[in-house]
Amino acid sequence: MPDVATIVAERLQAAFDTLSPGADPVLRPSDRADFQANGALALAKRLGRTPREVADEVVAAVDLVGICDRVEVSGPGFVNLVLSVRFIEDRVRAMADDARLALDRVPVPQRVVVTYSHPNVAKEMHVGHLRSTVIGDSLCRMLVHLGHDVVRENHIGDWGTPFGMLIEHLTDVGEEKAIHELSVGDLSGFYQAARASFDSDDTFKERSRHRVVLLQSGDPETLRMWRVLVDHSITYFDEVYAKLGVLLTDDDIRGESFYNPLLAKVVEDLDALGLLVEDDGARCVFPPGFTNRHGDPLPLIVQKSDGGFGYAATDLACIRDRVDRVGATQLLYVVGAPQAQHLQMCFAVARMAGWVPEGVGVEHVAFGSVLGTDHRMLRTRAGSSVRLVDLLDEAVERAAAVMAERGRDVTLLGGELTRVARALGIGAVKYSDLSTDRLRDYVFDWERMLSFEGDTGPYLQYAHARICSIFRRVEDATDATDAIDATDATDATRIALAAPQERALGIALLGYASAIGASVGELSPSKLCAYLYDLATTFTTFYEHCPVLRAPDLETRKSRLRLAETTARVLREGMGLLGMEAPERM
RNA sequence: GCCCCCGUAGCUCAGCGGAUAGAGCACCGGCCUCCGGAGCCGGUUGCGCAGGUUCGAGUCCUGCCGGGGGCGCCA
Repeated sequence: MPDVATIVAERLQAAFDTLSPGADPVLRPSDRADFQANGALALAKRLGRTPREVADEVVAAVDLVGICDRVEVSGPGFVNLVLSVRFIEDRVRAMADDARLALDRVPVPQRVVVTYSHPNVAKEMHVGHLRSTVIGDSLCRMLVHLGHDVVRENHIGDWGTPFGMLIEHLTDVGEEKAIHELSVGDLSGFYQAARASFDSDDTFKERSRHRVVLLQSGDPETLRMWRVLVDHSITYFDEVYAKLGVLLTDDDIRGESFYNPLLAKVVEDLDALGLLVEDDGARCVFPPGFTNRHGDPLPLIVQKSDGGFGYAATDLACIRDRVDRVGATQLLYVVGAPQAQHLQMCFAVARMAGWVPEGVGVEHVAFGSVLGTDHRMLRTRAGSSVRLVDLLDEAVERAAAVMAERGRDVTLLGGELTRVARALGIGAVKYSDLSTDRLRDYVFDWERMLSFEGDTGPYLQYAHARICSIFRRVEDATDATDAIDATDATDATRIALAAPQERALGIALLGYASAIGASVGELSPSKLCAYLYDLATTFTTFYEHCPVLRAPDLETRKSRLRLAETTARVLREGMGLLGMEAPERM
């Protein structure tokens, strides 16, 4: 079912075509009508006529019978459009009747590979991994919901020179102790200890270097120990993912080691294509358009002078493999903004090599840093990076404290209280991350994100829970005057949008599809956040002015229950697409 | 030095080339015996600077200022 904006746009397009084929109607939401079409102004200039004249002709030509009540020219040549209430009612009704809330699947699904999270083996997950994980996960959920074929990829750092020292450290402390350290999640301790030995002990350093060679050459015992490190780290990652509530599973892991066997061929083929240049002993590709500090061409180093492969080689192998073997038609890299240049160079080289054909999209879904309230990179008091688990645990603790403040700890039973605190805390963290435009750095502020007031996760969850409470009242009604049949909410009545607040809510509901469309189109969950917040506040206004259970007559009550129910469904589904839970009580 | 991102109200953020630049928080004044105050009404303050393109610029272009990041063998 096409959404309202699309329908109106099509009709306007037809009208504009009669004046000048292909002219853009420039349809926009308006604060003085439901929509406004601004296209007449630009078109008038091209036709050498006055904007009002052109706008008048558009109004005369456009067919919006049954869709708009008023179509009129205003100001210098804007066409203001006011939807007919009956039309809104019908569309809302159709939405309410539809299991998918009138959200169409895409006609041509893409196979989208989404690369996100990518923690490093034997290293702590920290706030830096938060945004990638949360944003990537939400994008996956939305893409899946629209019917795309999504392949999640967790490109963990499980290969390379650090593993020499990590494995040697493993042999030093003994496997049993090492496994214990890794399993209690003291990854940073393990890594730092290895690092310390490496920096201070030349013998250890030499052993580490030798160990890297053994690892690269496939020595079975070395590989076995490597596997120990990787497996226990993955177990730890899974714990974090479980706390965070994301879709990633072990099946999604495609570590750097996975691409290792493909690296030689990457270099070989680049060479065969004549793209490889040897520079200072390193084998590089110089994609056009990239320069260094002296204005000289910037190399993408695929093979280092010591013969080892650079990470560019892995990234190229990955792109190639995803396209060739996985059949990706779109690749999304949810990676921090600082890596923009590196990724652009990889993409450019992959295109040069013909590994990314026309029609296959490769995109860097970049994001800014997480800042503390002091506007500096978020760090602990001691100055180290914040462990992700600590941050998540604190979120849940703080949410529980907020619940206690509100006295909910006496209303909800222990188990439910715990579940709600988790949903609230994690939801608050996710929402504060997702609701800011990706590219901006954003300020991490506990007070703000956990507030029930303003543009926060808890606000949305609370809005949803309160709507649910209306329906609990419906079911529990014992008072004869208050009693409403439970089927009232879902039986087939007309939706009536008589009050302005009802009409506004109807319009807001109908904006769901285009909000999802914008969010996916721009790969920005923040668009969906903004929509859901607007829907929640619009519902609040409606709820304030339009009694639901105490509506004046049965038809109105049914209609309003239907509106409430549909709002709750959109909120629930929308939060779900952001990776947030929507408890029915809190 | 070069490249990228960011600069909108006291604070956190929206603004897809179009009408008087919007929210939330905070602050001030009033209101509500309301289905769980996610309350309601009103008020105060803003596009870093300077040019340019355009009928029209917060939005596009150029330069500058300020903040962050990146710039060949770490990933």
